[in-house]
Amino acid sequence: MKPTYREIAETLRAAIRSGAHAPGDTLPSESVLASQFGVSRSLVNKALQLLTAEGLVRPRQGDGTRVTWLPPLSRSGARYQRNVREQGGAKGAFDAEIRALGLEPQHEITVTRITAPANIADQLGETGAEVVCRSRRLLASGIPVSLVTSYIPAVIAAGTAFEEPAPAIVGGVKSLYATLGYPQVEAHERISVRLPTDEEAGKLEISTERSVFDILHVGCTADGRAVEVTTTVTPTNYLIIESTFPLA
Amino acid sequence: MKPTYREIAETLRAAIRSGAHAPGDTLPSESVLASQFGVSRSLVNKALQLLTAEGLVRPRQGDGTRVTWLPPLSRSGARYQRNVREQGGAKGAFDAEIRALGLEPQHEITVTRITAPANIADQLGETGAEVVCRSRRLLASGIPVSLVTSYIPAVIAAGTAFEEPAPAIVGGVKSLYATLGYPQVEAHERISVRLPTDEEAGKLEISTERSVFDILHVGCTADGRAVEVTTTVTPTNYLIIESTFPLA
DNA sequence: GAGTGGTCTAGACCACAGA
DNA sequence: CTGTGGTCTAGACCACTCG
Repeated sequence: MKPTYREIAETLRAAIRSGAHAPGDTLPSESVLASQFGVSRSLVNKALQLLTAEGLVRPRQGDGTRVTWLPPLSRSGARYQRNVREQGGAKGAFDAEIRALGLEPQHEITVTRITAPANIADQLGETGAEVVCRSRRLLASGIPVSLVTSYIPAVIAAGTAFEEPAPAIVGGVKSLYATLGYPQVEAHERISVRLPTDEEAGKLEISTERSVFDILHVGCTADGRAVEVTTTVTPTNYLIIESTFPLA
Repeated sequence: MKPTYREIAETLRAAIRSGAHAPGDTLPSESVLASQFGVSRSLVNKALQLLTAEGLVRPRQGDGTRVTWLPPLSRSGARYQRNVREQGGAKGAFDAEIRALGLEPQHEITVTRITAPANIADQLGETGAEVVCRSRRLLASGIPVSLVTSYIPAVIAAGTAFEEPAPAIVGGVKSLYATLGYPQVEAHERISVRLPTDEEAGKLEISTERSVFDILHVGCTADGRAVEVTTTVTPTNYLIIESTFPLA
């Protein structure tokens, strides 16, 4: 026999998936649910923590517990490359994806100039180097879905469109690199899953128990020099990664 | 101020990472920890649940709570392809990876013949088709790290080495396909993260709260026919996925 | 049998949001 | 102010593993 809090979680999960509790709805309060299920409030709280970690629901102190549900996006390696050329970086692909789901894409961008943090400097092969840091927060109808941060060596980015806080770069990131004399020919990616930092959890408005993808993308020129490092942090349930590749 | 249970989790996490509690050690019991930290046992239990979900620790009823920690493996797209040719499927790459960490690789394999489940049949493009199902459980020094299941259409696999319950296929999976007249030239992969089913959690000996990678690999011949579907289920903290690809 | 973790309760106090 | 979720306690009973 399954523990009660798991049964309760399943009942609520089913109610949400079936649409009985639609996205945006506020669930009955924990006290009410407790009496409905005939259990203590602690148990209901434990059940709701499961749903929170799954991203089905978002409780807020003082306010109630709201249903927050988003179908997963997809990130195709092949499509990614194509869109990068056609539009302004990941923005184009993201917009299309979100719109296809009937949601409204939004962007926030901040551009700063900093010395590269250790892990980024490692990838760029230049410790202590100055970089332009383009930090974007992508939202779908007000729900934060992704934190994308690009690091570009200042010697490349200084005085270019990379330093403009525009949501997209006209003509595309890759072509701007080419124009500046640094055409990218190869990319390296490292995908891991971890728990978010408190800062990331705050910006993504998720529970610290909800795991996130941490995708590191490094773009290199023909001589093997890394000229672009981009990290993407996304709650795991918002993303499915797809790719197609030839077998040698 | 952080909640107490989070502080406790951090203290224990640090103690584990520093080696004060080495892998294999049994932690002090919850009652002992409770009195050490001056809190109720419920709180210690909650703190340990965090570490359990992270995979740092594995509690067992009746027995104590043991430290189970494994550094992440890596799964490189490029290396994967090379090893597939040189050795017997993922086995070779897995063995090398595990041995490099000073651990002992182990394998369990069961081969059955079934009608393809719906999602697999979708990929193979043949509903109701009979398939040979090679189901492997990979362990590192007794710790289950991966469930790998391959589905091969029975019309291809019947009477071949695919039906042998050997841990590896001599000469490699890909070359056997080529020998049988189905050379694979392209692969499609879909990576998602989800919570394990109860069955998977059991086989992997993990908490049902610990998220897993679900990797779907489809191998196709030149005419676009899918001839191999392999699913890999691995706790997220055991795996880092790396790949290198050219930019068009 | 003794000790472990798993579950659950009843109640408490707090921080917070909204009317 | 009221009601919400967040945290925490003290204690209970159970299922389990081990000697």
